[in-house]
This record gives sequence, C-alpha cells and structure tokens, in this order.
Amino acid sequence: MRFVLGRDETVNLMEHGPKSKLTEYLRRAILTLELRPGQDLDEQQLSNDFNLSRTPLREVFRDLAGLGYIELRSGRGARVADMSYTTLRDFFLIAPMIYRAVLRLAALNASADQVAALKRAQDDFKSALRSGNAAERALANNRFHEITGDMAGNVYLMPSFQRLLIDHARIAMTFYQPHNNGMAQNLTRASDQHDEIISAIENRDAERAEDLADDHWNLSRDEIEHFVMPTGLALPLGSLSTHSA
Amino acid sequence: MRFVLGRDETVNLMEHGPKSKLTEYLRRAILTLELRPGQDLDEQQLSNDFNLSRTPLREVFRDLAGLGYIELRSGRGARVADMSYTTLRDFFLIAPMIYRAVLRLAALNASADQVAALKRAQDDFKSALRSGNAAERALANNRFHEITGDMAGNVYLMPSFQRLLIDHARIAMTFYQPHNNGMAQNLTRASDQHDEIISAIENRDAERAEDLADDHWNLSRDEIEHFVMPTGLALPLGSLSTHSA
DNA sequence: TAAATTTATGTTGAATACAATGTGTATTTT
DNA sequence: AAAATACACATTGTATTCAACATAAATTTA
Repeated sequence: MRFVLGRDETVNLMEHGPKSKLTEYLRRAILTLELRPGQDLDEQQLSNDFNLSRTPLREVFRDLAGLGYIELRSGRGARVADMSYTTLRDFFLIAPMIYRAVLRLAALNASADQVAALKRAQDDFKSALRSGNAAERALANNRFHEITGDMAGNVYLMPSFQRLLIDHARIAMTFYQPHNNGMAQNLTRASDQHDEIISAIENRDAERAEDLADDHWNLSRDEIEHFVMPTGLALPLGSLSTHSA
Repeated sequence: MRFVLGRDETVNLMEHGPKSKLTEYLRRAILTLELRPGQDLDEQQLSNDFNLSRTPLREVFRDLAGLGYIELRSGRGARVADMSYTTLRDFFLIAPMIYRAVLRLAALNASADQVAALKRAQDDFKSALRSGNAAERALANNRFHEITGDMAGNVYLMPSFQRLLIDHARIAMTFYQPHNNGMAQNLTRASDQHDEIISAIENRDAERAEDLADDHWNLSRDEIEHFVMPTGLALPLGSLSTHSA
C-alpha cells in the first residue's frame, strides 16, 4: 500500500519498516471508527505498543495529519480528525464532483493490472457483504474506490479524493443501522453498481463511468439522508445551503 | 499564514516559532523556482542556516511534503517536488474544474473580512505588476487565489486546490518571457479579471464567479500554450489525450 | 466557602548522540 | 583495461535525554 505524499513520486510509508504497522493500524482504526473522531492519541501508549521511539512515531503522526486522518495541535498532541456538521456539509457539496472526475479519468486511463486489482477488491467487498461485518465492509469499499483513484492517476485530484474517502467510510460507519430492511437492499445495489463501474472502466466508457458515479453517489447520499433524518437532525442534508453561519 | 494540515482544525505551522522562518523560506523559494523542481535539500545546510536542530527541521520537511511542496524519499532525503510532462497533463485536466468550484463557493460563502483581505492581495498584485518582478508577481497572484480558497472554506477542496496553486505558480514562472509583447497585455488582463472576481464575490454572484473562473483559466492556459509551443514541445497542451502512455 | 495563585506532575518539543543504510571511490582480479 | 567487490565516508533514521510548556490540583487568602 502506498500513499501519495508528494506528487508524482510517492513515499512508501514503510512498506515493511517498523512504522508501517502503526500506520496501518491507525488507518484501519480511524476508518472503522474504532478510534473515534476527536479522540486523543497517546504517544507513550502507542510508543510502547508498537515498539517505536517517539521520534519515528511522531513522523507517522505528521504523515497521517498531512493525509487528513489526524490533527496535530501545537503543544497538545494528536487526535483523530474531527467530524462536525460543517464537515458533513462540505462533504455533500464536493463529493459528487470529485467522484465523477475520478471515475471518468479512471475509465480513460486504467491499466489492465489496475482493472484486475479492482476486480479483486470487488470480490473482497462481496465477501465482506456476506460476512455482515460493517467494519470489514467499509474497509473493502474504501479499498475499491482507492483503486479507482489510482486508475485516474491524477496527482492533483488524489489529495481531495483521499480525504473524501476517509470521511465517506466514517460517515457510512456512523449511520449504519444493522437491523433495517432497506439497508441490505442498498448494499446489494451498491455491489451491483461496483460491477457496472468495473464494466464501464474495462470498456473505456468515460460517459457511462460518469453516470455511474452519479448513481453510486445518489445511492450513498440517499442512504445517509434516510438514516440521519429519523434520528433527529432537522435539515435534509442533501439540500443544504452553502451559506456560512 | 496558516496551512490546512488536518481538516477543520488547522495547525498553525508555527506562527512565530523558529520553524516558521524555514517554512516560509522554502515555500517562497519553491514557488518562485529559486529552488528548482527536483533539487535536493541539504539537511545540514538548512539546519545551520536556520539555527534548527535536525528534528524540527525534518518535521517541517514532512509538513511540506504533505502539502505537496517537496518529496521525501526513504533513505535518500528530501527534494523539491518534481514537475514532469505528466504533471503538466494532470494540471491541465483538473485545474479548470477545481478553480470553478472554488470561485463558486467563494462567492457563496465569503465573509466581509475575507473580501477585504482579497482586495489587499489584489493591491499587492498590482504593485508587483508595476515592479516588473516576476517572482513577486507570482507570489502575489498565489496569495490572491489562496484567499479565494479560504473563502470557499471547504476542507475537501482545499488539498487539491493548494497543490494546483503550487504548480500554477511554478508553471507560470517557467514559461515567463520578460521581453514579449503579448505578455504585458495578458498581465493587465489578468489583473482586470481579478477585479471582476472581487466584484462577483462581493455581490454573491456565484454564476458570474464561475464564468470568471473559466475566463481566468483560459487566459492562463492560452498564455502557457503560447509560450510552450514555440520553444519546442510538439503537442498543444490544452488538448492532451488523457491516455496513459 | 469560593476564588485565585502557586506548585507539582505529566506531556510535548528540541537537541544530541548513536546506529544503520546508502553512495562513492579505490583496489584487486580477471 | 574493465568490471566487480570491498572499504571508507557521508547522510539518513532512531533513541535517549533534557528543557519548556500546559494542565490540574492543592493550599492560601479574601
């Protein structure tokens, strides 16, 4: 697994080094809400648990902060990136545009290897669906879309896309309700859309890929709206004004 | 000056700390090509020059890597973020979309304080124009657009936008030809467009702001194309295929 | 009793020292 | 003479130590 830190060139966040264990743990834990938004991260604790001295550990912190997983507050340590109402608003405003662009470019640029990787990711996603494990499903879905980002292969698009993927996973985890009828239906629908996306990319059909991006986004948005509104939020999240204050 | 490292919350890259001097120097030097793309950065040298030990210096390196200014290669130190033909292609593909979105949201969300800041930035830009100093002009222009990014105020848009601004400045510096007729004309045109952008934002006219984003982008692209093509590149950069290889 | 100031403790930030890795050069061997 | 290997030097990565800061608590004073 590689993260775009710079631009063309990527810094492999220690493919095998001692830092990679910590990085992978934090990524997984944050995406699955095992570590909750806003939660403090204890340097000493992690330093002990992962057999890392504080110096390289804090380097991992800085890398993850640059990617949007955590926040560093001067003099007060690190915490998991927070999510607020503002975050949700920003997310709904920008996600559709970026997702469209990613799938369009993915259809135009994907290599055969990448298509194969995408199919494997989709297999994993289906396995996760069957297992019924929400965290596994969120991670598999995240991986699927991450590969579409690789396919798009645009260094200027990736930073925003990566941040969207982080919070998409966390939002989906937040609003997941295991004992609900519509949920299972939507999940198989999402899986079907993944298959269609693969097909569009294989056929280099950029127009269709864009349309599927919209469909996939609408499904995701509807689901979130549907599970947000009954639990108390007053506003329909899809039609938010963009006015500050 | 603040940089978005995490998301909502910003880490002020040391508003006054000893690191800020180094950070600001590197930012300026990289944007103005004083430090050229791909150039190696010497830890010891900078450590001496800025009276910083290696630990905080390398923290600055990691922060700047996260923002796209430099690249960290495992075991081989830091270098200024490279620019390749691929970079240019990616830039031309994505910039128009992001610039439109930024100016649209800026028009919808800008606060009075931000509008005032934008006007000040535009004054500085006009000063730089009169001075004839290309580096000063590039920095002032960068600052102007950075403020529009603040106005848009979307945490998911900023990471990509910031990266675009870095390379927009560097590309403009690369293709700048001081002794050319069309150039001066285009610069005053760009300045006029800035004024129009300010006006659109003040009037909360999102549609007009989007149109101006297109105009401003087209001017910028035409200029780059115009100065790229005569000097040897075979392809018209604006109409690049997105096919890999 | 409540509020404010001071003190103590824990946590973060920086510097230095040490270890490991990578690069360049020189020497040796074919 | 050319290529390969080994050794030395330089640079990066990690650990430890020390200092500064922030937070919380306790004591004192109003």
